[in-house]
Amino acid sequence: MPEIDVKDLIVDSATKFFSKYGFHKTTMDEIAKNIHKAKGVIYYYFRSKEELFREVLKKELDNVKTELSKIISSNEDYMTIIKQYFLTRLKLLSTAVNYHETLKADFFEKYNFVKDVRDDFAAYEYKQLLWLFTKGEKDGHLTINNMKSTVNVVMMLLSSIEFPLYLQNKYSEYESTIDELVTMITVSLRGMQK
Amino acid sequence: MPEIDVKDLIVDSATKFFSKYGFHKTTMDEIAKNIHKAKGVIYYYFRSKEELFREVLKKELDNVKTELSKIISSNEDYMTIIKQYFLTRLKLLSTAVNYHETLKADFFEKYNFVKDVRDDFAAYEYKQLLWLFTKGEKDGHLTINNMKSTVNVVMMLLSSIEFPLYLQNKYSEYESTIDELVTMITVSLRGMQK
DNA sequence: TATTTGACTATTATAGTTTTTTGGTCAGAT
DNA sequence: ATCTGACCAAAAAACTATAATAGTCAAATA
Repeated sequence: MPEIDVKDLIVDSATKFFSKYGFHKTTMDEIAKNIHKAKGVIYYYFRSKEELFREVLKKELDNVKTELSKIISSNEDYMTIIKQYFLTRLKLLSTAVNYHETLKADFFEKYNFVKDVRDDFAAYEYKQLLWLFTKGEKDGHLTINNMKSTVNVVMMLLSSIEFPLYLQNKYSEYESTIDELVTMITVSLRGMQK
Repeated sequence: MPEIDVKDLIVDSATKFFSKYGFHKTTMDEIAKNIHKAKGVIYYYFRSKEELFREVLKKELDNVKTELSKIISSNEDYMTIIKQYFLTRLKLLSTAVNYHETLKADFFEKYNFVKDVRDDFAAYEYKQLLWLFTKGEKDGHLTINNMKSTVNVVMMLLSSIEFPLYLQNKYSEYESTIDELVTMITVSLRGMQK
């Protein structure tokens, strides 16, 4: 019975290398060597390199989910929460480099093995936004006529700006514009009507 | 003294092949052969393959500019014009495949030789939106506190959704969502205030 | 029993070489 | 002024040889 879980050690080591060199340039051997183990032991805990990468990505996104959930359940006033949600969402994902890699991969090979993890994050976000907007309308902060399509639009928007922000590294360049954008979104949520 | 301008013939032929096969897979020889000319003649009218491609791209974008200008100067009511501008902008560019190629290239080599053409289009759009929004505010249709940053946000938005729409071919999938998005933008332009 | 090792293999990626294609030139023809 | 096609240097593609790596597994360890 080991003191520290070897599986965690592996994931940490993998995170280090995947983050620095990416999926393809990282070798299973260096991940193992880094924690003074033989390569074989990784396969005792993970079926494949792809599954290991998926685990790393999952942790990355789970971290974002955790932070976003904190914001949503905080007791700030409603409009602050909703603004903070967007800003934090964009900021935290800007450091999720393995997530960026899967985004970039959409243009070439496609990392199909991470589809479920990404779908899970999208499902999480859909749920949160749906709840947030529904609450906002009930409490009179927002005016939304079609709830589901509004959530879809916002999600399309969020995923669209990921390309310039994360793949073209315009996050810092756009930082002030992001703030404007978020303001714009909240304004339109507040004022939407037939 | 030729009946039809050979330069135009070349551009048309080039458009045909660039649109079908892209910049790299198109050869100067097939462009020339297609109009029963020798390759050399292209170099009488154009300095290089890159310049020829730039011409093709320019025509593609000039066409969009023309259509957008028509909309702006039409005598529909203001909110119709502004909605129509966005929808048409996104729709027309969805068929501009050579433009798509330059977008995609941003992730690899970069087609630096088309920078000026793209900058020109961006400058055109900035000018149009600035004029449109300024007019909209003067006539009481819009409420905008920072004109320039509003134009910048809208432009960031437009260029961001180009990635999923044109590079991941989600235009048809997103068509209804685009409509919602445009509505959302107009709502926020109408209702923006400190 | 649960975990770890490292030699082993089949596959894939990389480096190096040769061959082919292609962008661009130009002297001469129309 | 416009066009041709042979020509060249450079780049791309095809091909081969070599090295690196993902994944396996029988045996060792604890």
